[in-house]
Amino acid sequence: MKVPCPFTGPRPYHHGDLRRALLDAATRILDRDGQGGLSLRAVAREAGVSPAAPYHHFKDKSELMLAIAEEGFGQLSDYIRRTADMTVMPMERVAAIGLAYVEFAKAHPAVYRVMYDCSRDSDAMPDKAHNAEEGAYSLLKRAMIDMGVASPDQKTDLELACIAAWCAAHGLAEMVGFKQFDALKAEMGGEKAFLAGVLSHLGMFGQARSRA
Amino acid sequence: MKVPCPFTGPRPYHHGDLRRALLDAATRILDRDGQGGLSLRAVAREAGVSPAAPYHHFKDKSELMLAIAEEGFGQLSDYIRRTADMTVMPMERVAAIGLAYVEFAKAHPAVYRVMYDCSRDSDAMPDKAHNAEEGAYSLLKRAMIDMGVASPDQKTDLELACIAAWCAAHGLAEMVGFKQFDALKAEMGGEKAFLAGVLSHLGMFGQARSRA
DNA sequence: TCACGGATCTGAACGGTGTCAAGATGGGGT
DNA sequence: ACCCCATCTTGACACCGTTCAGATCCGTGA
Repeated sequence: MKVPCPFTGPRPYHHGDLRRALLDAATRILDRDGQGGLSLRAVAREAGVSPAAPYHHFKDKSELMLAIAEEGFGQLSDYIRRTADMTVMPMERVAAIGLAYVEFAKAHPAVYRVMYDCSRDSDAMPDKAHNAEEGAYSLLKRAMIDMGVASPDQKTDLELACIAAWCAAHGLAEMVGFKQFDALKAEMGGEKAFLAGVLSHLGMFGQARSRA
Repeated sequence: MKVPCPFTGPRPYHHGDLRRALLDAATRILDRDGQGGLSLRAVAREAGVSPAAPYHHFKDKSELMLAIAEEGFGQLSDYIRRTADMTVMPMERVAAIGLAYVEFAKAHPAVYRVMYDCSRDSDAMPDKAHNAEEGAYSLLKRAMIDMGVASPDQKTDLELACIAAWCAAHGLAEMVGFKQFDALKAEMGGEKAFLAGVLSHLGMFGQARSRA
């Protein structure tokens, strides 16, 4: 006798909660085999279910990826929030947010890639995912206001500054793993120092030098 | 009787120059159908040959993509060089390079994506592609030195500044097409103004405001 | 001049993928 | 208790990357 799922959402039928199991299997595959290994059939295999089973929970492969992205943005948002809460000085907080963003992407590279690929054509992005994305973004925005980079009345300029920061963080997150930088990292005595160095050249993140 | 290919490279046999034709077909497909439509079979179809024909010119699909990336970096390098030559003031030149980078990515989004995907694991990058990439990068580096962002003796700091600029440009290039920004773009009266605005918040590109 | 060797292309095949239609299954509301 | 329908399976189709045996055609050396 199975425990009836305590949520009122889609009830657990034969499997228990296949949707959940599929998402877990997918992230497991992403972390283990990278983005190349993520096939719908592989996810079904990993969850111990037939190749057609996922179609009762996701319209598409792309919808599965959307759900993964949604969860990813949620985790990113949480991680950034926790990091931001630990620092009180506004400038340090902005720098910490940038660092946390890059750290998250480095910790879950394949998931981050899926997140970005989905953001790309955000027409298909469901509200929940968009809100999670917006959550992380608004944390940055508040920190930027506190930092005094732009007054809240100059809405346009503030927005531009936040977008610039987001772009810089995204670019760094995707490129920090490049092997071309290995020599420089070694010379600087580690990736942390390298990261702080690059961030220090990116305007709004200038304070990242501290606490290497 | 066919005109014998005037180059001394791989001689034109049955087809003329299938390698060239395949690369052209591939870029045509990328520009038309995006990255999703790029299959080896589709490339062969577009070039009017059998699905197995490409294997006599590329070991792999990944090797085809590597060749595309190589050409892409070459074009990017050329475009940046032409742009850089048109401006004499160092600060304006750096800003112009950043703008040119983003414009190139926006003009050939799918090709740019392939370029990036290949750079990702640069172990497989052949020297030619790596040199082309290096070419564009060294143009930026020279402009940064002229701009006085870091003296050439402080090699490490100069390198960090260039990497920061490269990351920022990459991030902006990949995100500039996001639909989330459409409203802001409209409000600012066009994408050019939007781009200049974002760049102006990214330290080294600060001069991009001019010549909107 | 002409056969030969090897580079080039074709056709068919294998395993893998996304996706769909039809049938089996089993739990929850009546 | 029954039936309905959400859920899952089986099997199929088209497409993909890749390989291999064979056909084709070019430059070359006898």
